Amino acid sequence: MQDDAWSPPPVLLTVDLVILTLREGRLHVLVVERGEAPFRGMPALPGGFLNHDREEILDAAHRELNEETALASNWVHLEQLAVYGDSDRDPRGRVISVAHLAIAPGLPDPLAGTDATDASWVPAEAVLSGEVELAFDHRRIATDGIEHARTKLEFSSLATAFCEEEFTIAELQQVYEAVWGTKLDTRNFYRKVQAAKGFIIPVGTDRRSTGGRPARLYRAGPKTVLFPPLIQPTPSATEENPNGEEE
Amino acid sequence: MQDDAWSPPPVLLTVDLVILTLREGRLHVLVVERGEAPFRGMPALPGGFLNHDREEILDAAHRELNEETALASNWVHLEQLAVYGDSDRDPRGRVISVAHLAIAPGLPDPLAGTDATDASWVPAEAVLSGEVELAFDHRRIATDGIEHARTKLEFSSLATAFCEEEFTIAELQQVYEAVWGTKLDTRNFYRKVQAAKGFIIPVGTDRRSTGGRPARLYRAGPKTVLFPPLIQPTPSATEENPNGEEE
DNA sequence: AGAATAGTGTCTTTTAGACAATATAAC
DNA sequence: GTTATATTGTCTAAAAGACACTATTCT
Repeated sequence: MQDDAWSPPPVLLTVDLVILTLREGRLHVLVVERGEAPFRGMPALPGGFLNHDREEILDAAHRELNEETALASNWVHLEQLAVYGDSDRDPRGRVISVAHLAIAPGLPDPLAGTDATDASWVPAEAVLSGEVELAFDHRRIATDGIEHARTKLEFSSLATAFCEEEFTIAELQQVYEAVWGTKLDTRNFYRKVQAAKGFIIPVGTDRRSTGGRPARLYRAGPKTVLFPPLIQPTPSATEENPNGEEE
Repeated sequence: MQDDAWSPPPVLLTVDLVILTLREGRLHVLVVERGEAPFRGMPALPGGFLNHDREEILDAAHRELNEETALASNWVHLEQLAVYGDSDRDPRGRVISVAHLAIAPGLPDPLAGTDATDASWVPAEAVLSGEVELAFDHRRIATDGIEHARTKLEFSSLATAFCEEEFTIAELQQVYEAVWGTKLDTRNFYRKVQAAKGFIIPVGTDRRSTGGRPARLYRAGPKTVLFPPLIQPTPSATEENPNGEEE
C-alpha cells in the first residue's frame, strides 16, 4: 500500500486543559497569558508539550494542572475531552492537542503557584460569547468543554467535583444552577439527588449554620453514573415543526 | 520552565476505526488481519498512519474507511471517538491513535475492495467477550466504540446511520434492538420515533410488501439530537443499596 | 378467508413539577 | 417569639408502558 521508503510523518503532541470552577455562583474558566510566540501576550488555555516520549498523556495533563493551580490534583476531576488536530491550528507546525476537562472546587482569587505566567479566572460566558479572545483554537476547545460539562452533569456525579469533600445539598444545587444557568426548585432537587442511589452519602454531622436550620453534610458516593438522571429543564420544550405532515 | 535546548518529543499518529454495521439482526465490527509486524496475522481494527503532515485527521479516517470498505463514505457516519496514547501500546515506539466510530448500512458479505489484507465482520459480542482477540489495545477501543454507540442511540439520530437512505420504522426498530440487545414494543416504539420531531421524515411512498400491510418509508430528518430521547430500557431499575441509611 | 405486518386507541402506572406545610436552628 | 434555611408531604399534570384493536396488503 505504501512505498518501501515511506515513513509516517511525526507530529508534536500537546495537552491542553479546560479547568472549570465555581466563583461567586458563576462558572469560570482558567486562562493563562502566553509568555512566548506564537500569540504571545494573548490569553490561552493552560497546557504544553509532552515532556518526554515516555510520559503518559494523562500524567502530562496532571502535571500541567499542578503547574497552573498548585492543587493536589488527586482531588481534581480530570478526563480526556477530545483531540484537536487541524493542520493549520498551530503556526509552528503539526501540533496535535489532546484537550482535557478538569473540574475543581473554588480556588483562591490570586492563583497560588503562579510561577510561569499569570493566570486568571474568566467567566465562562465571556469565553462563550467571544468577549475574551483565546489563542489558537482554544475558544472552540473551551466551548466544547463547557458543553460537555453541562450535559455530563445530567447523567453523572460530575457535579460533586465542583464541591469540597463535604458539602450540603444546597451547595450541590448551586453547582447545577451555575453550570446550567437555571434556577431549580429546592424541594424537588432535594429528593431527586436522594433518589439517585449512590450519588451522595450522608456524613453523620450536621453543620453550617448560616442563620437557618443546619443542613446535613454529604460526600460523593461511589456511583459515577446517575440513575435516575437529573434532567436539565428545557426552556420551553415546544418548538419547531419543520414539516407539516398529515393530521 | 524548560531548558533552552529542549524540544518536544515527536510522536507518530495513527487513525483507527471502529466500523459498525448490522448483519442478520446483530451488531458486527469490521476487523482486518494484520499484514505486517507487530501482531502480524492477528485481527485488528482497520487504520493506519497519517499519510503526510498536512493530512487532516478526519480525512485520514475517511481514507482508511474507503480503503477497507470501498464505500462511498459520504453516506457513512464518521465521528471522532477518543485518543489512545499509552506509552507502551505500540512496540514500534510512541504511537498515538485517534480512534473513530463509523456506522454504515449492511454491506455485502465478502468485502468489496479487499486489496490490502482480508477483512471480515465479527459479531460485536465476540469482541466484547474476548472470544476474538485483537492486536494492540484494540479490544479496549472497540469496546468503547460500541458503548458509545449504545448510549448515543438514545439521544441522537445515530440509528438512521445503520439504515439505507429510505427505511421503515420496523427497520429502525431492529437497529435499536440489535445494538441494545433488547426487544421493544412495536406500537410504543412507533409513537416514540414519531414524537421526536425532525428525527424521521416520511417519503411519500409506501413499499416493502413482505406479506403484510405495506409500511411507509422514511428518511433521516434534519435533527441530530432527539427530543424526547429514546431511553434504553433498564433491566430492572431496582438494584443495589450500598449503604443502609436512616428510615 | 386467513396470515402477516402496519398503525391507532386506551387504560394504568410511574414520574416530574408546583407548592403547602413542618422542622430546627440563630437571634 | 421572628427569621432563615432545611426537609417532608401532597396534589396535579405529563409521560411511559402494557396491550386490545383496527387497517391494509399478500396468498
